[in-house]
Amino acid sequence: MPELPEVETVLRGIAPRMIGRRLAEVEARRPDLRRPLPAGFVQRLTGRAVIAADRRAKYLRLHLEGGETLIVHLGMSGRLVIEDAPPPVAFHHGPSIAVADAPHTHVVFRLDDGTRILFADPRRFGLMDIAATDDLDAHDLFAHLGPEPLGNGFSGPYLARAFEGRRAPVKALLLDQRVVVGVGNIYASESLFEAGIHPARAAGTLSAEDCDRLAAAVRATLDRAITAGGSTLRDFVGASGELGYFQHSFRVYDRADAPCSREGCGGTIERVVQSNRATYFCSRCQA
DNA sequence: CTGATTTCCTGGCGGC
DNA sequence: TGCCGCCAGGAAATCA
Repeated sequence: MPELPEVETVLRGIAPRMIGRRLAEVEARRPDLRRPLPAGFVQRLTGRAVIAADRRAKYLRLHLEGGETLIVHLGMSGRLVIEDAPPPVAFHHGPSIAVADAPHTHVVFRLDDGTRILFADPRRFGLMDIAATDDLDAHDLFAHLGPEPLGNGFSGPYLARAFEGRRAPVKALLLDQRVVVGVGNIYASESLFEAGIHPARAAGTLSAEDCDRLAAAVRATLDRAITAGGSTLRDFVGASGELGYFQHSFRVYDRADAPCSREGCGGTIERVVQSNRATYFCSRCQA
């Protein structure tokens, strides 16, 4: 479920806590997530300082001293839990109370200030990898990705080119990370609703104007979600923060049979399945 | 090449 | 109450 806005929010949550800090201890509680952890995972990370952090598509990247980058993907159920350092002994009264780690915690980083960052992922669709920082674009995970939807490479004309001659439903192509990254099942439905485009339209039949509206809608939808994520961050980070899921209100996603939210529409949100994925839309608003 | 389908994994929930 | 089956979904693999 983490799509670009959620991953961006997680990045903004962990970056100030991790940049400039050293990974004092790294614990891998199992050898694999969706795929095996890279060879020497613990040894290659332990003792390294985090010098920068960014996001590409739905991947978090922690750039480490020594020229390597830790790549983290949350899959659909992955979370990062920030756990503050325990208080100094002088302020500690009574017996310590052991608090269990979040369920399904697979990897734990302890920073040199005592903060712990827990990676928990029940469904284990997440992944971690380590790659040379100076050649990340060539890495398998990044080499075939399309443009960032919030960057300069994404626009109506770009979409028009990408859609040209394609007969697949436009919704399917929005989910294709080679076309544009970061859009998942939720924001694909939301963006198409905002643009007034039917999800089943063959992508190649979209006009230039359709593509302009869709590009703008994708951008606006993701921007709004990032803004919402930012306010969520302010609410709960600072204490113990659990990053990965957020409560958003969606206009069509998971609202089957609910009235369309567009003023004066009076239609009903429909749910259909496209290539085994639920799609939500309003047939009055989207043609 | 394109597009559709399957696979991975586990918690949660509907239905009986 | 209990259990079975299905659904959720990112991305890659596989199939037609």
